Amino acid sequence: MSRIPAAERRTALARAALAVIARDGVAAATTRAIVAEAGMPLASFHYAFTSRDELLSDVIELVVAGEGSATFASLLLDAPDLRSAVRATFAAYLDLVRADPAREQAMFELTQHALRTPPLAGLPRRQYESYRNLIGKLLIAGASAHDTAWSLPVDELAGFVLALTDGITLSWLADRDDDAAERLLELATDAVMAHTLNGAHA
Amino acid sequence: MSRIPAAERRTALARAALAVIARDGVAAATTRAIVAEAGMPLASFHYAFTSRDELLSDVIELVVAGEGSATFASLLLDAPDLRSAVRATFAAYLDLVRADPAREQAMFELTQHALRTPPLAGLPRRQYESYRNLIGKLLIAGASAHDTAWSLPVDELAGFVLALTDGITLSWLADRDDDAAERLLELATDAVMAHTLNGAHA
DNA sequence: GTCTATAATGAGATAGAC
DNA sequence: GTCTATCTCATTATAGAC
Repeated sequence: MSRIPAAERRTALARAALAVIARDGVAAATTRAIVAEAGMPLASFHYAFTSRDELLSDVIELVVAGEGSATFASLLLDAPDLRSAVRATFAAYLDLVRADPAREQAMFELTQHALRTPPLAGLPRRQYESYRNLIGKLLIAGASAHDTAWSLPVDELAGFVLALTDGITLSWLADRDDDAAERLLELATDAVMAHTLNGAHA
Repeated sequence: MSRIPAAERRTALARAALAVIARDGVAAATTRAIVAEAGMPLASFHYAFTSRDELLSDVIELVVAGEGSATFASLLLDAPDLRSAVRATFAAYLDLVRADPAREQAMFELTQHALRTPPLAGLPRRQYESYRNLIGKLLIAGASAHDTAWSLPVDELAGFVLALTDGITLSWLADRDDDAAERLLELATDAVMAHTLNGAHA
């Protein structure tokens, strides 16, 4: 580990922390667990960061920057119509949750830890803005790919889609009920499609 | 504190724990903080419970049993029509979140802590069932108060309302944007009202 | 600059006096 | 039955040898 610039150590540790958090949760992301994941000695931690919360701040930045945020775009283009595209995108997200529930739960835990920690309390706002931006781009791409437009501002609809996504995710995490999630996904699709310009059948 | 039956100690401690959790979060609910809140000596804790997780299980039971779950019913009856009733109920819930954000966040934290703790991992299912039951009752009361019916099973609609509620709550907790929450609330109302039997204008 | 060794704190749990 | 005093452990953070 000799001679690694401090900046690289910081990102390496932040990435390692995200891996630990995604696997075992925020509470399990102790400095020991993080340096073990990164293959570094314990003291390297405080060489790169002054505190654990400073590191968690970087972890949220990583999430905000879209580390691992997915490639749903193809779904929007392959679908025969906008409704199918919307449904397929919700379904793809749900599949992601089912494939790695701990990771999705970890995103909630990060937000909530930040909200409880005064120096980090401002970060969730940016985290959610980042989510909305991603969703907004998908909404615009989807509509234009199927010659439709949305009947309300995309930012507003993106916020609604984000709320639906969070709600469906929490529901599945608590219940692990695939059928119920499938029905929620259908209702969410209807709710979104109610806001196309050409009515609900575009 | 002399001569208090063990069962009463358990509920007193669980209530105290819920108070601490609602105020400061799950992570802050140490055995010391809990007994301080309850005005008991530390040893009383392990006299009543074998472990901290056993207590947290009781805390979730308390939440499931509807401790503090509110009295929205009047809103449904006072409103001039079903749409207003639905909107007013969402709005009342949002007011509750804004009045005590820490408490609402604590409910999420409890769920997530339980999901991460194998012996407690089954509790969130019951917690969410309890939420859906409450919402289902409100939906039935609302529809019958305004001579309408829902066009899909009430349980399914209740799950959808719960997802919307969770999503709006998380959104507001992250952003603290009252106007955005207001718009979400309006969209959520539309989405629910799309599932009345007599069309969307009942 | 880097890491071993350790300090300082606060946690959950318990032994044993009353 | 109840509670004081203590144990053991894991944590964050740091001092100081290389």
